[in-house]
Order: sequence, then C-alpha cells, then structure tokens
Amino acid sequence: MSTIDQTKERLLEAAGRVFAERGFRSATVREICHAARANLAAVNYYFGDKERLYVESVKRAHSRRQEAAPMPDWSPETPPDVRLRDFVLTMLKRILGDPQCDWQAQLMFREMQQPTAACRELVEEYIRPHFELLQAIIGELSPAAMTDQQIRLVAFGIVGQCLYFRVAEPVVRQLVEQSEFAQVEPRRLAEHITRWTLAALGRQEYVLPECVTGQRPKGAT
Amino acid sequence: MSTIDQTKERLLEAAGRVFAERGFRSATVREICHAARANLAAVNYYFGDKERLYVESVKRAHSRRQEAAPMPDWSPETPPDVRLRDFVLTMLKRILGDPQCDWQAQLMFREMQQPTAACRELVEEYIRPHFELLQAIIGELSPAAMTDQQIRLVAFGIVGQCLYFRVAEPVVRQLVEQSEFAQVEPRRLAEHITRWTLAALGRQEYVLPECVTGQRPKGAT
DNA sequence: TATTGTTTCAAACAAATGTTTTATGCGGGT
DNA sequence: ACCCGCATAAAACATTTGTTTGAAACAATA
Repeated sequence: MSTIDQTKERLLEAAGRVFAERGFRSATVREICHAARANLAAVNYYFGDKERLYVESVKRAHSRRQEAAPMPDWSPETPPDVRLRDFVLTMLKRILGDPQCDWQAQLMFREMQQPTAACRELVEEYIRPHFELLQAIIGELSPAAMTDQQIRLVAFGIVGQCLYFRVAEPVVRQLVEQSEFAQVEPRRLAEHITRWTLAALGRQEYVLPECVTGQRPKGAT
Repeated sequence: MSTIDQTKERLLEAAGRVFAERGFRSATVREICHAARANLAAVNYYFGDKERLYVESVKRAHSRRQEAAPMPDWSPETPPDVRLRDFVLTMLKRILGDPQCDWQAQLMFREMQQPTAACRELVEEYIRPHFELLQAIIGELSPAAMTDQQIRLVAFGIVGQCLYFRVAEPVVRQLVEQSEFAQVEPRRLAEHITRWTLAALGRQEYVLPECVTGQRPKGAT
C-alpha cells in the first residue's frame, strides 16, 4: 500500500514537471518515468495511459498551488482596499510562487492557453469564483457610474498585469537587468498593482514610498 | 523561379499556422506539407530540416504582423496622451488582429514563453525598442516623482493588460458571455486601457462614455 | 512453507515521424 | 536530339514513442 503511493506520487510529481516544461505532446513517458525513477510500464500500470496521467497531474498541480497560497478569509468589516491588496498578493504568490514549485503555475498556464476538454472544468470550479470575487471587490471600490462591463475590464486588467510577469518571464528577464528582475516579487508587485488600481479609481494618489521601491525619485540629487 | 517561391511560400504560410496551433514539437512535417499541398520531402528540400523551417516561419509571422499594423509616426507636437492611445491601439491590433491572421500572434506568444535561441533576437530587435518607446511616453505623462522602476512597472502593466485577452483567450471566452466577448476588440480595449492609465496617473477621470461601452450605467432605470 | 495478489522490470510491438534516397517530369541551352 | 539543373513525387529508412506482455520480485496470509 505504502509503496504504491510512493511511486504513484513520484510519477505525478515528475509528470507535472515534465509536462510543464515540454507540454503534453512533447513530453515523453520515458522521460517522466526516468525522472520518477520508475519503470517505463509504470505509467500505464497506474494511470492507464499518458493522457489520464496528464489530467491527474494538472489537478494535482492546481490543488497544491491553491493550498500553498490560500485566500485569506476576511472579517465582514475588512475594507475593500485591503481585500483588493490581499487578493492581488495571493494571486501573485500563486503565480510567481517559489522557483521550487515553478512548474505548477507553468502547467496551469499551458492548460489555460490550450484547454483540454477534461480540464476545462478548472475554469468553472476555480477561476470563475475567484474572478467574481475580484469583480465584487472592484465594485465596492468603484463609483456608481461604473458599468458591470467596465468592472469586468478592470478585473481582466488586474489579472493580466499579474499574469504577464509569469507568462512572458523570459522576455521580462531579458528586458530588465538581473538586479532589477530579482525585485520582481509578489509583495512589491502587489503593492504596485493595488495602488495603481486605487489611483485609477480616484481613491488615492499613485505614489510608492521610497522604502518600498528602494530607489530615489527621478531627478533627486 | 516563380514555382519555387510559390511552394516555398505556401510552406511558410502553412508551417506558421500549424506551428502556432500545435507548437514546434507536436507539429508534424507531414501535416504541414499536406496543408501546403506540397510533397513530404519539400521541407527538407527547401529548408534543410524542420527546425530551420520553424525559425523562418516565426520571422515571417513577425514581419507580417508588424507591417499589417505599423506604429504611426507622430509629429513632434503630438501630445503624449494621444501617443499613448495610438501605441496601445497599435499593439492591440497586432495582438488581436483579424482572426484570419490569428496564428501569427499565437506563434509569437509561443516563442515568448519558450524562446528558441535562434529567435531570442526578436526581443532585442523588436520588443525592446517598442518597450522603450512606451516607457518614454509614460515618462512624459508622469509626475517627476516617478522613478524609472515605477515607470517600467506601469509599462509592463499596460503590455500585460493587452496580452491577457489573447494569451488567456479560451478562459476569457468561457468567463464572459458570447455577446460580450464579441465586444472585446482593439478599439474598445485601447480606449479603456488608455483612460485607465491616464486616470491612475491623475491626468483625468476614468469614465467611459456610454456611446463607447454601449451599456447603461449601473443602477440606471 | 505454499499461495495469492500486487508491484516492478526488461523486452518487444506497432504506429508515428523526421529524414534520405531514388526516380520522374520539365525547360532551356548546346 | 541530348543533356543538365531544378522541382516534385513516391518509397524506404532509422528513430522515437506509447503501449503491451510475460516473467520475476515482493509482501501478506493461511
């Protein structure tokens, strides 16, 4: 019993990494089994075929990511701007995560761009609730004149900003210097995006205090 | 001579579509040749091997996209907010394009996420100049207190918002209703993102006139 | 110890796929 | 008429790859 779970577990872990790096089709069962220190036939033994292993590994990656960075449960009187900041930070933590679990996010992005029929349910069960939560938060922060459609666009904009740093990471890394890229991390980005959003909504000015940016203002002597 | 270019051309076109849809590894030479109405050996005859065909097709897709939606050359006295709007609109046109040339954008995104060594030059020759142009425009619109690092974050944010609708298209399509998704098109998005940015910079209020959104304000009778 | 169910392993198979080869048709120049 | 360069076509080749198979190793149990 225990040995079953061990190899099955190693297989899921290794499959996640390999699928994330190579994509479903390009990943080979042989590479996965080798990475999992398992025999070639193990995949078919435990999962039937390559595709079911893929589905399982995607689900696994997602749940791991979610429990690694859970959404905080706010008290009823938590102000919406705090909730916005928490939401963005949580999202960024899940997306950028530590490089150790990097593949989990990568794997989900692949799935988002070319959804497998089996995994499309992820959107309904997981993404849509989060997206509606974000819309609700923005709605509370917005003037009454904002339409639902506008709120949706704002929500997409926030998500897009978060995702960009992960999805186009190689490009970002090449565009900014190494030292600056190292500072692209969840807390700083969440602060920027939150302030940026609040400023656009007319809630406050967009000014990042020096202690956060670690840089002097332009033109300062 | 003319026939040479014809099949070579068809090969490049077909390869672009197939590579965009399936990725380099998953795309088969047979499928490409079939789509191009060419013989199986044509790829090796004209390009040597599959990989060089891929590189050529990426370059081709990129230049096609660029000439399809060129950056306007502004007169010196064009105000920065107009330039921002133009920049965003041009970018969105290239990204969202008409569904006919959809694969060109798709292909470049694949390349951005998993850069081939041969194609990494695209960033230097093409993306970096555009990125610096965007930074310059934002710089003109920003208060002097903004640091270069903050400007870069803002620029990444704008690019991220634009890319999101394309990169996560399947998800967006599933999240919003069909009728609303049809309205996700360059002009409307450019208007939203530009106004949003200007509002965050304290340049103007973020209010989209009804004639643009086509929706009545929340709570209107 | 013998038995039974489970897991691992090495080998083999069949299909897919990138590449090469060889042959065929075609046009123009000598 | 003959030859030569070039484009196309069909077949063949060598790998790769997902999957299957049958035996061996192992653990638990009676």
